[in-house]
Amino acid sequence: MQRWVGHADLDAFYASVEQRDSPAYRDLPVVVGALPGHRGVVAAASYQARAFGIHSAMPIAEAYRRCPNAVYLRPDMGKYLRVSRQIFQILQTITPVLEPVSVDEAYLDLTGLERLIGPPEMIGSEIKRRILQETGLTVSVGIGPNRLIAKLASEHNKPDGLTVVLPEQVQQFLTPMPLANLRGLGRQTQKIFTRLGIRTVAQLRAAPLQILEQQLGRKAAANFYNQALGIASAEVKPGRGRKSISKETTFETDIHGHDSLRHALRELAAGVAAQARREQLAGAVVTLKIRFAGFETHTRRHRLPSPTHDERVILREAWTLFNQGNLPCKPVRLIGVGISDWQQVQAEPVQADLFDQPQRRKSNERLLATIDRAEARFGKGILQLGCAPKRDKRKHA
DNA sequence: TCTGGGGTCCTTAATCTA
DNA sequence: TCTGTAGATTAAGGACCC
Repeated sequence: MQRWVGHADLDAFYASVEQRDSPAYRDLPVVVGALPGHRGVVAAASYQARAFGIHSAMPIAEAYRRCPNAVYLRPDMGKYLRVSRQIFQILQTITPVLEPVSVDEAYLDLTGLERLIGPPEMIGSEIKRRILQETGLTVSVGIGPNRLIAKLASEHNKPDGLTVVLPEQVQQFLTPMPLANLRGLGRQTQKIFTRLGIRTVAQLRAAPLQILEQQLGRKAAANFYNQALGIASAEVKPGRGRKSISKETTFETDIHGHDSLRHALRELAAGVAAQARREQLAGAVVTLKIRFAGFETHTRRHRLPSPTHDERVILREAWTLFNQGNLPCKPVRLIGVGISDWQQVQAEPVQADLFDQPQRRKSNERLLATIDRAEARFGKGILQLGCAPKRDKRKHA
């Protein structure tokens, strides 16, 4: 049976929702993101704003220079999430095999739907009709034999597009494409390809794989080479859970004082913890992210003895990482904190004083790991701290 | 010149463990 | 019992995506 993968991508999602909800904005350039005069970038630009050359990730000051008369709005994530859920519910009625990629994008396994709905064009039209009718928003849909082709097809004709690429059309569809259309090919990789004199998909196909491997590494080379040939997975994975939760904030002006940093970190840790508790997740790794004046960015992480969603633990670890992370002494532009590495088993609470001495943290952790291993092998209560002979450390357990 | 926030995945180097 | 080492794990940073 021919496999069909669909990719549905809402057009200028945040901006379109705002235009839908405020008829006065409908024909105006709308920019959702930071407000002019503040630090930040464009999160979404309506097609009227794109006519001025404004696009997402552009610094807001640049967007303002290009179009001072645009409507500038802060994002309302709560609203976009509600609309997003509604759209995914509609898509669920078309196929249960649905993989959300972000709030405004999803892959759909359309294999076998031809008998129920009709040829791929008809399935795509049905998706577009339902979403427009029930939410008032337009979506671009791409359909092809795998994920890569579906994604490129949805980008092919935007906004409000529908593109179907049959298996026998894949090569013809890819050949004229600029290299930058390939997935995961950003500025840095583009530089490498330019150096090699490769500018189009057709040139990439003809390039010796060995040279690509030398320049990009084996994995990346194989990835781009396969993409150029249209080879990609057709698997749509519905149950992809998140792997981390993080919150970060950029200060309006770079800050110096430890008090303000700790205050910001406390709020961020509380946000991360609340989110984790809502999702019933506990992470064993705490990551601190810090960006200094000049955009110099560092991360520091630490594995906890047991997973947590407690803001006090997250804050304490993040603060320890900040103070002991051997970081430069410069004004801070951004600070962020996150947790990751979910673990099912919740360890028993450990006596607080054992961990409250940062200088002893490492040896304490080793000790606890040893205890865990010993208890796993011989049962709980096998150990009594302080009773082991001193001769050989490894025999303590 | 200006570059958010929330993510994922990959590479590399250091460290740990069998 | 000691030691060298291969493989696994961890940490940090980079690149990329929406």
